[in-house]
Amino acid sequence: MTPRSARGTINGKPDIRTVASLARVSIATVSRTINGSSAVSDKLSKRVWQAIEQLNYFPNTHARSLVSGRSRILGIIVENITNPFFPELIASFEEIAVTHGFELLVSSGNIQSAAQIETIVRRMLERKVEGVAVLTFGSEESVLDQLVNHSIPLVLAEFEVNNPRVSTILIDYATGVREAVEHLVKLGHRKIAYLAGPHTLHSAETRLHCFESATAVCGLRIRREWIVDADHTLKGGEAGMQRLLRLKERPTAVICSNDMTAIGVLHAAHQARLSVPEELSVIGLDDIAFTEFTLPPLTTIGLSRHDLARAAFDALRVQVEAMAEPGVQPVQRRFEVTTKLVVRESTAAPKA
Amino acid sequence: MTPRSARGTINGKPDIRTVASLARVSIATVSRTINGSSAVSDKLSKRVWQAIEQLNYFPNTHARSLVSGRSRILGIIVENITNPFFPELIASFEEIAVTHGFELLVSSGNIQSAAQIETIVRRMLERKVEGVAVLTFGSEESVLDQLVNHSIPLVLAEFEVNNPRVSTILIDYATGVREAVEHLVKLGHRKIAYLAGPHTLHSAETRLHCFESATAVCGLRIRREWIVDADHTLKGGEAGMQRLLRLKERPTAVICSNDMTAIGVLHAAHQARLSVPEELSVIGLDDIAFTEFTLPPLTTIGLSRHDLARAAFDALRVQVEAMAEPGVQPVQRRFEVTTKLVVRESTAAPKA
DNA sequence: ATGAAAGCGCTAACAT
DNA sequence: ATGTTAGCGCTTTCAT
Repeated sequence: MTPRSARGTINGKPDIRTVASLARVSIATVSRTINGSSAVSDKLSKRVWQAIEQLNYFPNTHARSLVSGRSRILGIIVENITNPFFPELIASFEEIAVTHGFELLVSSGNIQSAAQIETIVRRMLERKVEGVAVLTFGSEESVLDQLVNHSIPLVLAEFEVNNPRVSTILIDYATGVREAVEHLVKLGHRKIAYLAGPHTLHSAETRLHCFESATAVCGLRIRREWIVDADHTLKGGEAGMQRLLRLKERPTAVICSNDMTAIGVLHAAHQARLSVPEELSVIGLDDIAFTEFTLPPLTTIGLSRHDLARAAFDALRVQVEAMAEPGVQPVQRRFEVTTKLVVRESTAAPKA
Repeated sequence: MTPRSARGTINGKPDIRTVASLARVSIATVSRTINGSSAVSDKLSKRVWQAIEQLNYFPNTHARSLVSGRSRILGIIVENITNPFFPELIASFEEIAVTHGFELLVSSGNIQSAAQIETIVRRMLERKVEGVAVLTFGSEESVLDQLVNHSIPLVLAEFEVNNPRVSTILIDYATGVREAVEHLVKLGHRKIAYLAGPHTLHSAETRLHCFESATAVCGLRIRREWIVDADHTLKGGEAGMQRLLRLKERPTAVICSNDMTAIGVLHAAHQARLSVPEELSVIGLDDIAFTEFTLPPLTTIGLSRHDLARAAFDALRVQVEAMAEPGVQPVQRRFEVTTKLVVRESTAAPKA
């Protein structure tokens, strides 16, 4: 009964018809003006924008997604939000995505069971994400299949897949790790331990390999018992260091697979009344904000979350745009992010 | 040209019609079965679920939102994702929301300018969130107006608004802060300093007031210069402590408005070669994971993110459900979350 | 209890 | 360059 044009002005929110009638054009013209999809004369375009402003109108994204098939939502899956590296990564990604008109669907929970992965994939599929950044650094293979089957573009860290829709971000740990080892060697260390991350993480495995080759290049002999498993958590670092402490032949320095581990190490060293860096040098990896405030401030291998977020977004954008154009073929791409040593106060020459 | 029933089976994904025809029912029956909105006979219901399973069908949320006007998306706005308190809060909220079938729209960026607030509100409005948890602990007044004008249910921490759609979570800082002050007094401290948070945060103001009344109750005389401004960051805590260090009459203990501040204090004390807790006792607030791993482990006032997330979700759910029922009036509610002292090793009796 | 049909707000194909 | 119109996939009256 109520005429179309009355809606929005009287009760509810303005819709595209409200704008059209106020601007005295068709709804198609309004749509075209907003999307810039096809030329609209300056005169009408101006009237439309004016009406939009006046009504404080904005399009209904659900209607838009429904008809266009494009949601303008990007998914991001991170490993463990408890590690400050990830919140910062999310914040960066969010900022970049939002400025480019995308919304984010974040999955930040700890992924452990297959059921959880199922839930995450389901969430992404239901909301029709246009692409997903999988920044779990490994252990995500099962996520992939389903997403890939739905031809959703993906970008992965540290893991290459032979699929044109799946891009990869390669992190050059080698540089930072080599700098770290050289730094220690230059200080006079020859007995360097390594606290590894979970073997399920590609990133952790790569970091370990980089350590092994860097020490080999420097001609160091690394005892097997100096390479101990940890799990990228504070407690894991503490436990790992305690194991090192029980060794007869102790290392004089320890490089950790991430900063959380290194902070755990600092804690264990303190409990064992081992002073850092006089009696033990410690190096972390990631350069999270806390490392400036540990006691002593932590020497660490920096990895920029902003660069990583940027690479992830760019990778997805290329793919998402390729999906939109009917002719364009998807192109798998590789992005690189580098690392570099940040020297603070947790490293010094070993005691004679 | 292609018949309806061929879609989904041949090329694209299954839609409600694919399910309907496979189950030999109408699409209305499929919809009713899925939503449990109206009685469907066991026989048909079973056929429908079978078809759904077989096709691996799930409804298109955009279509659903468009017609029902309900998006099943909840917004959450946090203050500063750099403080580990907030990621943990988000993760808790996400877990709860997802298990109840809601999706999350997270705004985690640092809020500073009015333009940023505008962007956040716009994002929420565009995606048609059904409710928003504003966990910025203050400085959010400008967010409110717009959201409230659109009659979107809100839940705020630490701030009451006279609007039936806006619920509040009250945090009982008094208990934890009193315990902290009593703990120090019992150890023999009488000169207690306080590093405050930003005055723009309601939470910070409340925390400060709790400190003032707790010390008053204990009969302590707190010098004005012992109450110094900080900003809830690591650097702010460090700077605040440095100011305290310059005082002629130094405090023997310091309570901080949050853990980040306290970690900054630990750092400043260490640089000044002041040992904690022998020469200075330090207490934080929040009980973030890192506090177990500071040197020394930090005594702090615990505030459960899980309880907070739970309260926020429950508050929103009540409101969201009230919005759905046409008859039900919105009811403003108040939720309470408590705090309590966690004693670790950063507090001890003052030196004689 | 079930089905037919209208229409949510928008985009895109088609017509002019 | 602009308008008309047919759906996008679903929920929800309204019939039966």
